[in-house]
Amino acid sequence: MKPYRSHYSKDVTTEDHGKTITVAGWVEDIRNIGSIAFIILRDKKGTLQVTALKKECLELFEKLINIPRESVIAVNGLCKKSDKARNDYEVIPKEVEVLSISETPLPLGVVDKVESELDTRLDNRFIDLRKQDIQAIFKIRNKVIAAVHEYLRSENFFEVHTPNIIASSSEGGTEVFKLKYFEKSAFLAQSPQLYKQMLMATGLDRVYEIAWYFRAEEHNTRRHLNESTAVDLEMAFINSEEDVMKILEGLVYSMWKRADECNEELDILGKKVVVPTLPFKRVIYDDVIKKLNKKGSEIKWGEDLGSEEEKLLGDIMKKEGHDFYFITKYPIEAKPFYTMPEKDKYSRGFDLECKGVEIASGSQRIHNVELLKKRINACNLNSKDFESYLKAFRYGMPPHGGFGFGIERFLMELLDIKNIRECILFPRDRTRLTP
RNA sequence: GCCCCGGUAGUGUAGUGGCCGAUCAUCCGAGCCUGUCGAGCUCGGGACUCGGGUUCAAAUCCCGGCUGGGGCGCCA
Repeated sequence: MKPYRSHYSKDVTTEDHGKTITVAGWVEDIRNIGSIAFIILRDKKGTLQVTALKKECLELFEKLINIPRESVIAVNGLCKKSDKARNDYEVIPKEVEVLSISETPLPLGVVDKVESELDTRLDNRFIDLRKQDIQAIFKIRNKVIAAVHEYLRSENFFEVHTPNIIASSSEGGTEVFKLKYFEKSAFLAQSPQLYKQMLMATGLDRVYEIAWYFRAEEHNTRRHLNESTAVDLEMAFINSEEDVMKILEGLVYSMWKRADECNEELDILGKKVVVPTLPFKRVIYDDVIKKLNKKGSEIKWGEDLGSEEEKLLGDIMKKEGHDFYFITKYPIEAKPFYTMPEKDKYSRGFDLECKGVEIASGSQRIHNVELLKKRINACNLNSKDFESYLKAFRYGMPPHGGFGFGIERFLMELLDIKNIRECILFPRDRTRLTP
């Protein structure tokens, strides 16, 4: 039988009725009624029905009803109009080729009437991903990432790929994975931060990367991964962090908007997307502390927000009509060394929050090498570890800034998903290293 | 790193000391059935995380291992 597929399930039109077609996919279910059997075949776009009659061809009938579920088959047959079948047609088989027989029982049911636990599902992720609702998450992810490329390219950003194996130690703030690099030791990059900044010294001006973050923190929560992805961006010749925030909110808006256009996937998930309105509210850190103290929080000036404070602030802002808001003008001590200070104790760092969860974090950066060294030392880091990075600041570095925007965190908020592991194909967490 | 909780057929569960040679559903297998689409019906199959201990008696209580989940910190 060649080729294995002339049509996907959902691509058959009324024009194909009465014609011979070839379909291929996974056997989702077999309903054998006795002299007639219905085989539900699943492909990338949906499901279709193959209807086999015992009296038409006993051999073909027996072959079909004895195929284990989730086997892969190709069926050549008549595309017959039917108002009793899904998609208004059914395939009356002439020829059936079994391409792969599934073992039984399945480690995880695709359409069983019992739910499985996340751990079982992740152990058998390739089967889990056969479910249309699980696929819908990644179909939306795919479309939203396409929107990222379109938006940023339209804003004259240049896509780059920076190393994940790096020599210099941490930027600070998190644990990093250590690994052997021949006779040297190396680390997995916690983010492309230092590299995208170095690229600001090249004249490329605006760069972005769909980046991997590797974090060696031993956290065990629903919203942390040890390997995650982000939209990481850096732009030169900015006047202030406000220029960066404008790009970020434009990006977030176009991602939400694109997600809202994924009607089929959203229907499958039973979710609605609320596209935010621009511009997002800006709240300065000082006001955030005042708001929180007013509501009874004990947080003191200078402290970073804990998850409890973030949630409380989310509620306060919700009441004021804001799902999305920037927290700006953070105290310099709450931000990493490369953040541009402002006045004596503030910084040009900001976070973007969505309903009480931090989804992006950015700032104007320091572009003066002496100030940068001072800040590295003030953060108890050794400027010797950053020599190749600092070198890029010595021969002409324009003012610049950028942000990192976590893709899985974004999907959690977008689709109201409770566990971040649902948002990445093969999650790496504290204990999971396979598959 | 700190703290809390769990582990019963392939999957998901009921079972808090004897009524458990373990419940129900799903699943798998055999059979019946010409319009199923959560198909239906009959029959059958399959499990107490591991190692110690307490007890006349342990799935159930205690200790340890393994393993999973969640919270905090940190962050995306």
